[in-house]
Amino acid sequence: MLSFRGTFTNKIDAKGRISVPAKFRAVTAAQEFAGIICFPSLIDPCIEGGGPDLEAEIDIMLGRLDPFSRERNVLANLLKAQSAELMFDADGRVSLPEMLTSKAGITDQVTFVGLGNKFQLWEPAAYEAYLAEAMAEASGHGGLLKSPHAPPGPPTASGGGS
Amino acid sequence: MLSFRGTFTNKIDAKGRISVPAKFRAVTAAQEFAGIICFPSLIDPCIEGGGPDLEAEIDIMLGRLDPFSRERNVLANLLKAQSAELMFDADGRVSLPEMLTSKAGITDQVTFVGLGNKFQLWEPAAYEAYLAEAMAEASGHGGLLKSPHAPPGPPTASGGGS
DNA sequence: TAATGTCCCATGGTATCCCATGATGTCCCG
DNA sequence: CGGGACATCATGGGATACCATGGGACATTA
Repeated sequence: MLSFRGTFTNKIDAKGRISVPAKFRAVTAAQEFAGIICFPSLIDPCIEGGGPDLEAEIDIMLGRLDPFSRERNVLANLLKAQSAELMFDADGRVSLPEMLTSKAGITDQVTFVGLGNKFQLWEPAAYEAYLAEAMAEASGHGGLLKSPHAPPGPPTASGGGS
Repeated sequence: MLSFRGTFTNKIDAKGRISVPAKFRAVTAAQEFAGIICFPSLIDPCIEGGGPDLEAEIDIMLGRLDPFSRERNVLANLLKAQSAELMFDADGRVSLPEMLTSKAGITDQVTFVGLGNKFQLWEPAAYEAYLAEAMAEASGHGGLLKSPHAPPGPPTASGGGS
């Protein structure tokens, strides 16, 4: 399946418009949608987005939570209330709401980061810093990349988060 | 299955194009794909690449992680955001993004190194140095290659990372 | 009426496509 | 076994299409 891939940095013009990379437009177009869906990242200081397929994944995950639980309300506030459906203009551009750009520190440039089923929108300098951090961290997560062909081995004592 | 084999050094022309060795093109062609998928190596100063089969392995590994977890975002940033799907032109050439060549120190020549299910792209001189080192090291790792016909034994404590 | 947002068109830069050429390797025939 | 014809392949250059970006015109709204 077509997925978001690569990193592209584009400019926001005087009218607040920005070109969505053509490669990304092709992904949502394949999902029969001439736009993108954006919301604040749950964990990173950036915007996340995707197409209808991502939205469907989110709905499934939210649906697993109790309808009146606090957790569900909190997540829905971020993923639904703060989200925006941004349709492409004739030239493949969108206007990012100030509500989203402010959380990511975005002013006049945006770095589109493809992550497969979704993508992220970063302020370029912030992303550069994040990427460097991610590369350093990768050695710690390397254990997560086990061969699909390897026999089940003892779980690595990576401990990890929580 | 057809696999990447051999070593080939080709030139990058003035437009940044480079011919993918015909033997390598045949491998991805057998996977019904007229291109290659490249990303920075996680461990070596080079670019790695392969066909859809390799991509599928990566997707499986990423798919095991929760969609909004930090681990997934970090790894996707390395394996997806920095990757590129490079389609062959009519003559079997691709254009390597500057993002990839810079990490590998590649300027005007590239050494394609077949590694079976994937391949690597090196700056020629860097590869020469790496090869000498690898050959010396390989004799020590020979013991890691267990017979496919041997009964499953306890994993050797060969002490990986850290 | 002024401000805002959308639509449409123009432009420069980049990447892609297409064709030409020379070299190398392979196959066939003598 | 040797030589020549052919096919394959890597490389170079010109033409074309695509894409990101800027600006003007029009509709909408307060």
